[in-house]
Amino acid sequence: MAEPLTIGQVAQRAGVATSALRFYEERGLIQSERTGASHRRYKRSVIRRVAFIVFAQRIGLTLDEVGAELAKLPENRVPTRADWAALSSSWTGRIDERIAELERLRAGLTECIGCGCLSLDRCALANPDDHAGRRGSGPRYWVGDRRPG
Amino acid sequence: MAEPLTIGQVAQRAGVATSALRFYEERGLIQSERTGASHRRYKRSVIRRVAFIVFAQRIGLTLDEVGAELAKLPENRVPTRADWAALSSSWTGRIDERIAELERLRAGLTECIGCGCLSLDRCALANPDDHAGRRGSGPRYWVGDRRPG
DNA sequence: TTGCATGTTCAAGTGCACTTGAAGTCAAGG
DNA sequence: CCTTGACTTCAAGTGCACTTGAACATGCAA
Repeated sequence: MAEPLTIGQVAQRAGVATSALRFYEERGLIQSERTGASHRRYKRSVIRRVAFIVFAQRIGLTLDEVGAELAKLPENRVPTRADWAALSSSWTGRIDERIAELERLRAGLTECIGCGCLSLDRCALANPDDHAGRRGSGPRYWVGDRRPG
Repeated sequence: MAEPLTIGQVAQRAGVATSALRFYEERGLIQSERTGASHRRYKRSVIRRVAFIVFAQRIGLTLDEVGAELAKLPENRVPTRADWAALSSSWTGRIDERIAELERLRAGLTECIGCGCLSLDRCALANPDDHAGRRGSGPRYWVGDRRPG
């Protein structure tokens, strides 16, 4: 079977820093074996996994959420195309939500900021059930957190 | 003219915490007058400003960027509807970009993760000129930061 | 007068996703 | 033998957007 990859090789191929890979491993998102000199060696399939992590973040998942998704993959074999497709299908909904939110923002932008409708509570743009737009910044969780009721 | 508002009132109407309002003031995003007891008093127009801040963040601007936008408003009068509209018109493009990115992600999700195309550098989904999807988390700036060239 | 809500300042803490720095190991090349 | 480069661990730092806590002042009602 194919040669395992060094951390540097994985970093380059996946487009992330080596420090990020170590961090992902610490968080349990990826795995490695070790050489006699305790250098990490990665299976080729780890690149796919890292790609998944990067994509998921781009969509707005936290690393915890990514971990939960990755946990759904089969343990004892390399995930197939179908396995990955099963995971990513659930994201489509998430992406759709975020797009819908952005479209609401765009539609209501001039009306809501430019007009007298300033109460975010009453404003339809600040809908509380949409968790998708969360930005990863501290205990504020997502802008407009507090419920209208 | 209308009574000025306390920090608590502004917080409730705008849907943000009082600590956030103090923070915004410190950052120069909003202003207040003080009573004899050095309590903050806000003009009503500040609510609109805070609403703008919240919206802008939801779209993906940092507070620095929001500040730059707010600086374009007239200094010596309460901004009109047209003033706000002028600001927000530039966002529409930004929202469009972000939506386009999400649509690319959605379209390429199964193909790119599920297939053998794992190099994010070569993958059209990881386009480097798109700054809109930035998430505010540390010196990573945005996922996929390093250029393909 | 007591007591509570609401306000003040300032420093420090929080959560996320990493990065950076220090100090060390190991293999190959000159 | 010495250097270079890639790797190792571990602790601490970074950037953003706030929040929290401590210690104090003020305003109003019972």
